[in-house]
Amino acid sequence: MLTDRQLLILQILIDEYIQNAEPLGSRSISKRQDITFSSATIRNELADLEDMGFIEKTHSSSGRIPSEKGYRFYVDNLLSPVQLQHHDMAKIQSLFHEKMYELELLIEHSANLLSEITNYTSIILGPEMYETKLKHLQIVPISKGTAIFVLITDTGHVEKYTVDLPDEMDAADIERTVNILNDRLKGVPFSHLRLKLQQEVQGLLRTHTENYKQTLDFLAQLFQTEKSDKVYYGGKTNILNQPEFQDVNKVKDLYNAIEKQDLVQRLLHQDGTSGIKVKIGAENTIQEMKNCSLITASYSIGGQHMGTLAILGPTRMEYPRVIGLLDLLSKDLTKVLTQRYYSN
Amino acid sequence: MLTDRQLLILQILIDEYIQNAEPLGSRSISKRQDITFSSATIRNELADLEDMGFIEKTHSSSGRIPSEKGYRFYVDNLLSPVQLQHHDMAKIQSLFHEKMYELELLIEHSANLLSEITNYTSIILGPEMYETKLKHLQIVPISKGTAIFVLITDTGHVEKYTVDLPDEMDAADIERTVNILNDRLKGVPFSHLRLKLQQEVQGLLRTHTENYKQTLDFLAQLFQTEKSDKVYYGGKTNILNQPEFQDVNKVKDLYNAIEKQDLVQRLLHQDGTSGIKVKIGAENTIQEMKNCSLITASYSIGGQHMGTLAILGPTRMEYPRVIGLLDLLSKDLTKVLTQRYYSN
DNA sequence: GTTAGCACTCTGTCTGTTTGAGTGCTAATT
DNA sequence: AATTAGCACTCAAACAGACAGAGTGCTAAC
Repeated sequence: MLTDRQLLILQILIDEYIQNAEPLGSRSISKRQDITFSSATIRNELADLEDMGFIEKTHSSSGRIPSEKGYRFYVDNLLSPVQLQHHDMAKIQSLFHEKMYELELLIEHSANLLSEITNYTSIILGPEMYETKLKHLQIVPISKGTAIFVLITDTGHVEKYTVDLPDEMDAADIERTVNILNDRLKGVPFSHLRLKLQQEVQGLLRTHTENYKQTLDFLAQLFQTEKSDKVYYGGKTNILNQPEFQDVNKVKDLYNAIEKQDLVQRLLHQDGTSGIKVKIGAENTIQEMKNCSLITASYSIGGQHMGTLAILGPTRMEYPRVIGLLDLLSKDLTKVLTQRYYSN
Repeated sequence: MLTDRQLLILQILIDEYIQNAEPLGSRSISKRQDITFSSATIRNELADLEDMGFIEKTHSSSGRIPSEKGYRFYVDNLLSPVQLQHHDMAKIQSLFHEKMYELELLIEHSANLLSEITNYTSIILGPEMYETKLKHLQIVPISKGTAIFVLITDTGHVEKYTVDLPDEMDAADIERTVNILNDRLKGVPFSHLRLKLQQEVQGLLRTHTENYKQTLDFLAQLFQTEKSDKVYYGGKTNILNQPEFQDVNKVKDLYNAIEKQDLVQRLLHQDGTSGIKVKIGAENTIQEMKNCSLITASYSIGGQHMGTLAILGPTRMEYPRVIGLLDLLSKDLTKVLTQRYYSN
């Protein structure tokens, strides 16, 4: 479809525009060393590329900038994988070499690292509890009618719910219940908890507790709430460095959008579980992101999808670098997590 | 020091400037219905007020705006307490009437409410764990060499630490240790945990556990970390609505400053434990806040300081309204929390 | 097919002008 | 003695015109 020369010109134009955020004219292109033909020729080519919809003008006599279609083509066909800088590699290494106990902390640091290296905003979703296994469970009454229900997973995650405690349940009942639950549910993945509860625990409770009915109601309450995955952000203020976000109102709209966690959760969820996905401009379903691109990669533990890494930046984003980075980090993260939480 | 007329003029000037964010001239002031004298007279008074440092010009022939000294005087002497709007009162009421289990959630909602009512940014510090009492404690090994240490307080707060687990400690040791700790430390305020540990628990451990020395080392580890109070934010993007923050760079500096949690913690901590404090412009120790005012109020449980509510806005802030609101909310919060966590 | 040349377009900047809101000062008025 | 009217003056903001510069598209020559 496109001639080699058109490909070259398109590549140069997008590369340069990503660097400088300024429309590029035929003359500037012709001045480059890797260009042997004149600006007039380039003008003709640019006109053709514009006809095909890959580039556009900001006004009738301006230079050209890439269109969304242009970026799409660039990402799909022109991407030259770029080697990460040494010091960035080093940062990633040191992230994993620190003795980082908490999974949450590791994720949080990853978010910060991503934004630091890219100078864009990072968003990380997860880790999902769905396939993690219950390690221990506790019910602690803290006042009349109220108790804290604590679940601890094999990934070291602690999940907490405040729940109603029926008047009829006394300390002995609670203890018995907790013991039965721990006995029967330890090692069970979160996704199977409810099933297991029905199959095995109900019967035991009937025979061992005083107030069978209340206890059962109580338990139903415990396991009904579905906590949504946590969202971690890094470098939110990096958005303000971009020339396309010098207008405070645009910033405000975008901030308000990305702070709606449920929206972001859905957005990062929908891209499935493998590979790197790039959403350019209007490809994003969220209105306020129409001037942004979102690049996502997923990480997992032992083949089980755990969450999503994402970078949010202007459509004029350094795609090669970001894609390379996300690819590397998601794989490293998967490796480290699998090693840590899957082997034993 | 100031004549009644000067007081009146200063009050009008600041009130109007807070409303409109525009320099006020003698003619606009003279046009008001509560003003009986001419613009020339006002000009003279304005000149005097300027000489005294309460107001200033933006350029040689502009109207006047309040200086920081002017705001200070206004806050200290001219503040007419303002009645909150009915619908705002209603919002506060409904905040407390919801069946809000989690203390953290209540605080989070309070932050959102504050920013919603004021249209400024809210910051809430706390609640402090210092005087809350231990309700239950658990050690859960999750992999070789690592365990989760969970503390539950009487306010329903769950605190989690990931800790090294000595090889020598086996399940029986852990269970004995946990039982001893729960037995001896239940009901003890966090501030006394370490002392109590030394006084009572050490001896018991020596007689009841296999690997006394390792266990002790382990425990020392558990109780050494001091978690700092959590910081809750509400309405961060409200800053972008203010005309004084239309410049993206100013916004960036401010955002970067308020996202440094340790800084903010110190800032909100230092204002002591009672009453409402107003910091205007350069009175804030943080450079980036020199165009902002910070109003703080503290909340407590049963007389024990728990945390701080704060509103951050431009120096041109609606002081009367914000002060009234903070006063009300901090008292209500104190009342509700005391009732919920102190009575039993 | 490529390129030189040229007329044309649009933005951004600079300059000068005007308008309006404000001031300070002085002299007249109450 | 305090107040006010009047006036010269100042500055910012808005506007208009001129101009330079970077770009385009098109035509004709190479």
